[in-house]
Amino acid sequence: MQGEKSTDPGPFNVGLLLFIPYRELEERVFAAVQDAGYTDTTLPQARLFQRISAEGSRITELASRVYITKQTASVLVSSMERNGYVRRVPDPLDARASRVIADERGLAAGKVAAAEIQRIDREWRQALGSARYDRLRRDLQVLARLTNRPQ
Amino acid sequence: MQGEKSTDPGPFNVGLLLFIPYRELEERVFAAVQDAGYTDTTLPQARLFQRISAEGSRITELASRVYITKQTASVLVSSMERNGYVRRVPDPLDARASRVIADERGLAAGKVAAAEIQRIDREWRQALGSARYDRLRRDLQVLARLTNRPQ
DNA sequence: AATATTAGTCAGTAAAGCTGACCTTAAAGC
DNA sequence: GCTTTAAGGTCAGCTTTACTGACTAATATT
Repeated sequence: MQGEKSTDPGPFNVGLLLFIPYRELEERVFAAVQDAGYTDTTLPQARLFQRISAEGSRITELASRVYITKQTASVLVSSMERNGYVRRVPDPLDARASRVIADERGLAAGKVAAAEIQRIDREWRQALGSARYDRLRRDLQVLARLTNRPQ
Repeated sequence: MQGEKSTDPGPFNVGLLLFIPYRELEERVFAAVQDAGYTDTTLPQARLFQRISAEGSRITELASRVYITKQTASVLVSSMERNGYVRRVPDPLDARASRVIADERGLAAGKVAAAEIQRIDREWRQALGSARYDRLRRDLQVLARLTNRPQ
């Protein structure tokens, strides 16, 4: 037996370690939104929706953030548009482009989601301890910035 | 102005903070596998594949881990089976069930994936520092255990 | 002015993912 | 034991997601 280099990595690779809590949170938040009556939504739509910025976002921008093609993003936006979650407005600076902005129904559903995320946040903060949880978030931000993708 | 409770949470919620590095890793690993010649694979298949244990796993078990229905899991397994990545073997203990096990081609592709994950691991460890990276992994494991899902 | 790039849609197709119905075997209740 | 309930899995049918390729219109570049 030799001295261990570091901590036991456990059975999971980093990808899985990130995936498990991520997917659990997503599932809970989506369930909360559905339970609140927003049943005409889907997970892929929600994934895109949460990346829309306050000033409105471009289709291409959203596609890149969610790791899908712009064509797929366009379809998702159209569905959400039909259901009153978002709107397309012409971009004042670029006549080719349009900006996707959250509409009333979208904002309302977003509040439900935010509330559930806050609940989970509290749970996780309690489980890890406040300092450790904050550190975790900071470290994840560092990793997020490592990707050379616009965020 | 009041004293801050803790660190600036940044623009992203925890879900997003987990998603961004997760999805980036997944993308890189998948690209590596494709580049190595395993072009008859898809991301959903790969997500399921990596959850197959050495002794073989049940369809239902895999479905639960990946957050999909058993029907969908069955379809993914059938595709991978056709392409030689996995096999179904009857479960000796339960005549209803079968166990999915990795086949030759699957094991080979798995090695390519593992190598790429190791590369990313090194990068991330370097970016955060060894101690901090290990701590991150430990904390993620704690969160993973919080979900009351079989893992 | 010509050319290349970017934003986005349209069309077509394959894969993923769901619900519901069903069969078979195992477990639980009596 | 026998009956009932639950669990593992597939089949069928359908919608959504997601891709590639082709195209239009507008902006940038040279």
